[in-house]
Amino acid sequence: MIRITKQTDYGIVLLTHLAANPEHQYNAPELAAEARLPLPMVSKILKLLARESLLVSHRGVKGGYSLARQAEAISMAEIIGALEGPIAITECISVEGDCSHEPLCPVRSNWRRINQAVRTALAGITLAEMAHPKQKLVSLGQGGALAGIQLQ
Amino acid sequence: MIRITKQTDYGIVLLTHLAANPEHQYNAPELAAEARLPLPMVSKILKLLARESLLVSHRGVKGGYSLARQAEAISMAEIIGALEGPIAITECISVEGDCSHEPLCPVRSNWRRINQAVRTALAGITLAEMAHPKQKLVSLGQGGALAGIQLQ
DNA sequence: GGAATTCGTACCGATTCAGTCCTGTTTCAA
DNA sequence: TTGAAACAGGACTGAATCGGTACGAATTCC
Repeated sequence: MIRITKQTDYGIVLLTHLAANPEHQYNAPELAAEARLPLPMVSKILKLLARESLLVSHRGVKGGYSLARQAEAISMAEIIGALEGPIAITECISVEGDCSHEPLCPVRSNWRRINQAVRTALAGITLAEMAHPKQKLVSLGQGGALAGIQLQ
Repeated sequence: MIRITKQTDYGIVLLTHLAANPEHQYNAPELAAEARLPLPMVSKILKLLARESLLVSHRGVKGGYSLARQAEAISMAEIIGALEGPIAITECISVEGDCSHEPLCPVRSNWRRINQAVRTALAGITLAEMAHPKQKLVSLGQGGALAGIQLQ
């Protein structure tokens, strides 16, 4: 289904909340309540995001999480990559040289391009844009992230 | 991982073979041998594609499969849609109105656009282009399928 | 020192995926 | 007319992944 996992979905929602109040430092229970998501899940995702250095964590009694960078400097591609590994639509793109019919496979080079297109699209969308849907008008058209896609 | 299933991957390879010789009618064992894929799997996929009317099947001893339309008239979006259901990156896009935090969810409307972008990208690539990678030069840029992506 | 919080890891049930197999049904050709 | 070849439609299975939970350890602040 070309679908991201719920974990990633939740993660983006959580990051959106964090991006809305960059000064405030949220802890896991706060975020879980705000996003109406189960706490253990939220905790797990936040840990992952911290390890991938999209969030910075602060331990102790007044601890919590905050964005490691400005929301404008975090792309959707980074987030998805952090939460579920490198973006690769087909297996033969992520697993290099493991495909027995690679020499005769005319499909592969095109997949690579399509994959690149999707990746570029996601890299061109920042967390800030996801957080403020009504506010910004961002065109990815002419000259933008998705403009240059072509097959060979 | 934003990944298509192997079934879909195989299906595209099979369709590519069929597109390379549109006159020839292949049967399942032939295709399995050519693509070096297990026969039961190939058979299963071909059945699916026939039911979704991307292929036409001919029963009997001289039976087999051939494309239901010209390769130029079959898009990647159709193929993927046939083999693994509608293209929906997030669950809240495919399952309508099932999201408890929908009113407060600023993420959703943007997902919808990103999803639409991916879908449009895949709709703009035909099977013929996948089959002949060296031959065609197709730009999806300015005015093409991916040009108009924007966040509100 | 104690309480609150994150960190790491292990675990479990349910679902999906990849692949196989079997029992028809249809068609062609000898 | 009969048998072989091929598609049609399921049912089935083992493995992997996903979604979610739990618990002990480390850290920091009061």
